[in-house]
Amino acid sequence: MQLEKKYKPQKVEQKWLEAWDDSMYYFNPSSQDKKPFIIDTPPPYPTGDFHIGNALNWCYIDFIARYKRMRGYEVMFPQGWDCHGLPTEVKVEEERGISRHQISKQEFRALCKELTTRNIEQMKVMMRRLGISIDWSREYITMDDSYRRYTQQSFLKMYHDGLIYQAEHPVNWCPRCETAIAFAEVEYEDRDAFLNYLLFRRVDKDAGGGEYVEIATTRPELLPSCVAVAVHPDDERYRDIAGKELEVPLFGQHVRVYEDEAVDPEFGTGVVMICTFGDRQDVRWWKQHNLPLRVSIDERGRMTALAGVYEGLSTEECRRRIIADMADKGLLKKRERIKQNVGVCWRCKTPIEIISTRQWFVRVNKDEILTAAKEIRWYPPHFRSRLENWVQSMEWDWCISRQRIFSVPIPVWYCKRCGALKLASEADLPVDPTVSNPGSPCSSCGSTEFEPEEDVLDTWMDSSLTALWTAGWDFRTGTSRFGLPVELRPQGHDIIRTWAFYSILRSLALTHRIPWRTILINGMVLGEDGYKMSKSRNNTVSPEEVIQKHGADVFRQWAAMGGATGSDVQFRWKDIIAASKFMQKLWSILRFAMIHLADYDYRDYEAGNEDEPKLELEVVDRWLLSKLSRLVSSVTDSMEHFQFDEAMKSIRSFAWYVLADDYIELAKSRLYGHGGGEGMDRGKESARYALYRTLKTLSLLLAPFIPFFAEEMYSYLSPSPGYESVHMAEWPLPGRIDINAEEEGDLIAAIVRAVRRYKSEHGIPLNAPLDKIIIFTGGIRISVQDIENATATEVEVKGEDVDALDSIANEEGGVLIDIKGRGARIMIINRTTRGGEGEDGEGKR
RNA sequence: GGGCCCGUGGUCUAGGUGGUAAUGACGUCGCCUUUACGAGGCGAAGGUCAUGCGUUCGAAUCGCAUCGGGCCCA
Repeated sequence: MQLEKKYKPQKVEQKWLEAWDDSMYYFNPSSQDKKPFIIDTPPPYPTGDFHIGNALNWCYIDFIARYKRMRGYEVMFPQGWDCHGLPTEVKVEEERGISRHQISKQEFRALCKELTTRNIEQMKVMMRRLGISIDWSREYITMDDSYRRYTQQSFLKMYHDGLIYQAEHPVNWCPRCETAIAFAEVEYEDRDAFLNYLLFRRVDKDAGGGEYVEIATTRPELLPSCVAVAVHPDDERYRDIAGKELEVPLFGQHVRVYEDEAVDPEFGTGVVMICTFGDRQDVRWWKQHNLPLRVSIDERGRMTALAGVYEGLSTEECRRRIIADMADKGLLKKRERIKQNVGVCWRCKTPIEIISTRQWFVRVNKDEILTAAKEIRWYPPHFRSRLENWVQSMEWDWCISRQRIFSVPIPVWYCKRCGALKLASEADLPVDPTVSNPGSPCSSCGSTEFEPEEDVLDTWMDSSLTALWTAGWDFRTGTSRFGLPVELRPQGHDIIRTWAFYSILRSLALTHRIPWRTILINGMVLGEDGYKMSKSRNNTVSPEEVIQKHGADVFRQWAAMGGATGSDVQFRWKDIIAASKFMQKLWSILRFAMIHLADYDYRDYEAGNEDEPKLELEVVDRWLLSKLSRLVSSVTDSMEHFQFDEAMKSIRSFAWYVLADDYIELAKSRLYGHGGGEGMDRGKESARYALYRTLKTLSLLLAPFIPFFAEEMYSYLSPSPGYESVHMAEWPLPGRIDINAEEEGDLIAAIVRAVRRYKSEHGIPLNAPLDKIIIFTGGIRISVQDIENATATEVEVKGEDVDALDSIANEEGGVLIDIKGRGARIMIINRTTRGGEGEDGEGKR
């Protein structure tokens, strides 16, 4: 058999994409003898773009899934899609050139669904092309009725358990999106702002000191909302005004001066005004001092009636006008330019407001979550503290209601007559209360007239259920079909505070169990310039681009080798090229092997059955097999610890250095059958056996990483009619370690390398024969045949007498070389092409 | 301001529970058209493991401090 010279990834990958059947990866729930291994696969947001970061993450998952299957686990690798949410709404508005208010909610949702379906199909193409072994029979889509039903069920359950409640409370609010958002949806940005020094008149003028108190603020438009003023208790400057009252300029309300440790005396004048609400600190103070609520900004970011003459203005316009008016009245002392860190909506970057409205909340039990986080194994471990810090910094409960459209409706109505809350009955789920009515009258007053809850749920309410959904958790029976906790949650570190956090919270709330035993965090992909990939930086690379040029296996190899699992990976084309070179190297190895193994009939010589003749293997062959055993052990160990880079590196260095550089050169001549004779036949058979076993094992070890190539390789080595995929095969077990063969083989390899170096240093072609090589082995028994073959030179072993070697060297003009670390020396006799003296490198005497 | 991670040859990176001469890739240089591979082969050069102090018989590895970078959060 003669393979093509060049490896053609597109041809091979296309072939197997067509040949493989999805059912290979189907989870079999009735499998008796196999342990389940269930993966809580991330459901990506269907943007239509399966980007390189996704691809990295899915490669990791696939390495594990394929490896575990080969290890004999019944692996479930489902795929979900997290459909709901704002980005799709915005995209639909953009695409159609409409606003969501212009058409009915039903129509708008239909458009969102349509876009999402298209995007999902687009992303699936890339996932398949990458060779990700997803179980497509277990696909779930959060906008489907079945999943919406599940989400609403979970809502009802938590409501009944008192874990969900409605309350009037300040929430983060995006005035542009006109919805409440969770802390997790707030980002922070540095912006330029003016710090305005305003004068507040003292109400108790007789108390001494000046008439006015100077207060610095970046948000003068909140003056109508000012409910108090605070100073630091140790601040000597303001001793006399503590507990007294000030009059708010322009608006005239009298506010008390509180003393509070949280005031920063260094900022501004050391006096801070407390408004409802400027920031989170205001909320804290408001609660702590039981202050009144003065709402001056409405849900669309406009000033309310409380702002008097400023009513109806935007916050920015109001700010300008108030400053102008303050200046006119001589109450504006000065303005300073400062950098300010403002909270903005993650989606539209509009500065958020904190507005008190009636919303739905999920109770957050911090201690329970912190305890659970400790029960979960984190890879790498330090990411657990990310979650812990986040949990500790949460100040109020999780706001789960959104004033949006494309999401799961909150399954609730209110009685028109008595106002009582009416929950949907479980049998009717999924429901949209804006479309249908509850099946029964109001339980308080018997009325059948209802007002629907218009709010929908935060999308994290859907996606935080993926582990339970995957495990087949039943809310009614409190049991799971496939076992909870599931085995593995793979995800990025960017969503620890959201997806990981909410998943743990809800699993505990709904099942009293942790969602998964292990969480594996993958890094982000950085651009070639070392920065996070982003369109504005113009440093993005798509997986398509890599695959088109080099194939999916190369991309996957890059993913494995990019760096330690969990750390960010810098994308570099050089690494892609390096990976594709390795593919060619493997192909060349296979090509060489197939010249000698095409008709090979495998017999397990090492097992030594009665039926099989026991063949004594040559030293170099035993050396190779022993090294192979070590490789299997180390790769297995690396896989168990998710160290894909380590695994792939050891495979690579074995294939390249041990197998290709050393072994093939040593065994080549035996394989070609040079010399003939009976001994030669045995040598050839021994080499064929070792080569075959090594390649077959290599194809198994490579299968999780480069599934296409591994399949191609495996198919040549098992050309039986009932061919079964390498991905259905068993993971190899390490064979025996043969210390003696290793020692001797290492020495042989080192000798060959020394001879090569000698030739290289003297400008002698590698295949040119030298006159003679004499070896002093230092006691190790050594066979010379393979060395002769690999060096094209006659070899003689002068067993024990080192002095004899010296005298021969003098006599014959030989060059002596120490074989580093092996206590052996060789002498090279080469009269014809000897190089200059004193330039032979450190080994020369 | 707080938390976490990191700083290893020109570039990127492994190692990190302390122990002989620190891993690999890319790049560089020299040689070789050897029947598996010229997008190759063989060989070579190149590192005060950020800086300082400390623990130790011994530190890239542990501790402290400083400088620099990144991420998350306030």
